Amino acid sequence: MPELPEVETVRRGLRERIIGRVIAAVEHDTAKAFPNAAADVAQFLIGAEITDVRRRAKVLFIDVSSGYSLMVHLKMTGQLVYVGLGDRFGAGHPNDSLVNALPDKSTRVTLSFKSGDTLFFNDQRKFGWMKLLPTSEIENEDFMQRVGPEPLAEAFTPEQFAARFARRQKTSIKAALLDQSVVAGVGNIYADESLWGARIHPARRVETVADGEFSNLFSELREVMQLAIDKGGSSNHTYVNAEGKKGSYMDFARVFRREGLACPRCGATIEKLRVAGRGTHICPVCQVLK
DNA sequence: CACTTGACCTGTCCGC
DNA sequence: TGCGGACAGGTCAAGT
Repeated sequence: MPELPEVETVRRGLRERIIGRVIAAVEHDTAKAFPNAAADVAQFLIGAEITDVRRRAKVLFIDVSSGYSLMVHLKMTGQLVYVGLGDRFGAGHPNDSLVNALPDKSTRVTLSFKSGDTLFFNDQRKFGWMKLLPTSEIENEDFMQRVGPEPLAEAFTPEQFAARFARRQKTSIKAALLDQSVVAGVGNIYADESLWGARIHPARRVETVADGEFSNLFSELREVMQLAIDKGGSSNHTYVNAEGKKGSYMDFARVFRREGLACPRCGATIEKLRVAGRGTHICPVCQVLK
């Protein structure tokens, strides 16, 4: 899925365009995409106005005026694409081909607004979901109880960051970094990128990682996440932001999906291996397995 | 409890 | 061009 920077990019784009819109209709394909009862959707969503779009880790919350919120997880291939009335068939619109094609066979939920504009939830692999819940109960969700700190939170210190890994001593540093209860929002791209930055081999056991290395990893993670947000996230063939556009972080990636190319720091050839069940990219010279 | 692996899905790419 | 298998930016439910 989109990781933290991609979800944040979607949040920012949506915020600009859907706050104040009134929901007129909701359609969905299967109960898995949107499990709420039709009666609840009608009562709490239809006729409600969007009041805010928030993010925690990789999850979005779309708050509405009825006191309910839509909780959305895009997982691997989910997209939220907003299409304004004026976007369709617009000559020279940068995303003509996508916006004019929606809905398509990957469209799972369609929110229609009174204004005539539409928000599509597309998801090729169908791992993603959205569900309606009272805004006041968001904090009681299991996910919210378990999820770790936001890596970009100002008050988050390197010492606190290192302490979050205490529970995961015997596993690899990459597996721990991907654990949402340790730190929020890290996925496969930014795990590889930040470990490269800190010169830590992803397969290193957590217990072998020194305090100074945790400190480096913390600052690298924050830097890479901030850069990715600034660049609008990373794009493979399925990720797009709320306007259907792609992000450019991959132009700045140092190791991710760069196997066979030169390490930008030492020139050695980047390798791809498997760690924590995920494709993993390293510089074999900068990142030594101790 | 911590840890690993398979499952959830569809599409694409790569080798035969 | 067809077919099989591996793989894809995530997380759970199961196993040990």
